[in-house]
Amino acid sequence: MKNLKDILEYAGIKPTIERLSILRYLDSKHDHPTAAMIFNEIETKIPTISKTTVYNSLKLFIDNGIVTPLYITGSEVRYDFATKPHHHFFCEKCGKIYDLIIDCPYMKKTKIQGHQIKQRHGYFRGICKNCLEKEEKAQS
Amino acid sequence: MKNLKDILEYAGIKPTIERLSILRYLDSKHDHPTAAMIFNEIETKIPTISKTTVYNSLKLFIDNGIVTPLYITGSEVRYDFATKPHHHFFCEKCGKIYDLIIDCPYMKKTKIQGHQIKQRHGYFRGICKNCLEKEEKAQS
DNA sequence: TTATAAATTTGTAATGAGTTCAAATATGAA
DNA sequence: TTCATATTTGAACTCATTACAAATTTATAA
Ligand SMILES: [Mn+2]
Ligand SMILES: [Mn+2]
Ligand SMILES: [Zn+2]
Ligand SMILES: [Zn+2]
Repeated sequence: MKNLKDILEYAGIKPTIERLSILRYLDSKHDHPTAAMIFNEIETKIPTISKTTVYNSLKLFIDNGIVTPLYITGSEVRYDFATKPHHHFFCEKCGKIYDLIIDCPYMKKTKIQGHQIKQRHGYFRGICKNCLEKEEKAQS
Repeated sequence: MKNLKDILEYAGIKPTIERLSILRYLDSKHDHPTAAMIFNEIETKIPTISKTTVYNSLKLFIDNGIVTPLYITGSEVRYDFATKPHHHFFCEKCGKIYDLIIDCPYMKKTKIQGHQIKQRHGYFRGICKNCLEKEEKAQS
């Protein structure tokens, strides 16, 4: 399962140009874009694309476990082309979301205190390395 | 620092009836209500309360570290009268958010890969114990 | 091919949580 | 009381997301 077309077909999703384009964007950038960011980017290549199609496609991907929605910022959903679960760091200053590869003992659990677990989310919030360095420079 | 009035005063927040009422609700129920749920509840006691006051107060509490906003459901913010950081379990079926007291090694960290951490969030998503039992009964 | 059905995309309108803002009200000091 | 300041209120607004029906594309069968 190398290429994106295969991933969609394997999930029973017809790989239309729109859907492929959205998935390709998620795969290439691997930032954690909003629906608006995705729409704006795709629009430059497929000028007729509809915002609704972006939302429809993302929902389809999510329902099939291909994409994970991140509810971190509180203002809009960020989308992650997830291979395996991982932690995130959200910078309150620049809004960037970083992947954190840390091995947390609770990321494998499938049951906790009788509750059946389907998804695990761990994230931190603060000021990212980049923004910290900028602050330092500004003070010197 | 036992009672709610003291908590507010200690934070430099004037303990008005509205603010105290909101905090009292968060403290008594300890579910993780939405702003709408809080508004509806307070309204029965203070019929003149405004939705804006609820949002204003919650923002004030958040800015002073008295309350933590939870971005978990994706549709609305849930509010937690946080004493110490802890994990959560969100039930996709009934919408309930449970506290999970598990000791995760990453909940104490203040810096990761150069990023300065201000908040730590860990939560799981799935079907809660209660809803699982209901399902079982329905099948027998 | 042609006809027809099903799937997909599109655009517009609606939804709803949260915010803005200025007027009204309450509080507190002089 | 008078005046300034803090708080509350309600209406209007924003904006991400959803609903929905029409238009278009794609698949299937005759
Ligand atoms: Mn990620
Ligand atoms: Mn909690
Ligand atoms: Zn940053
Ligand atoms: Zn449940």
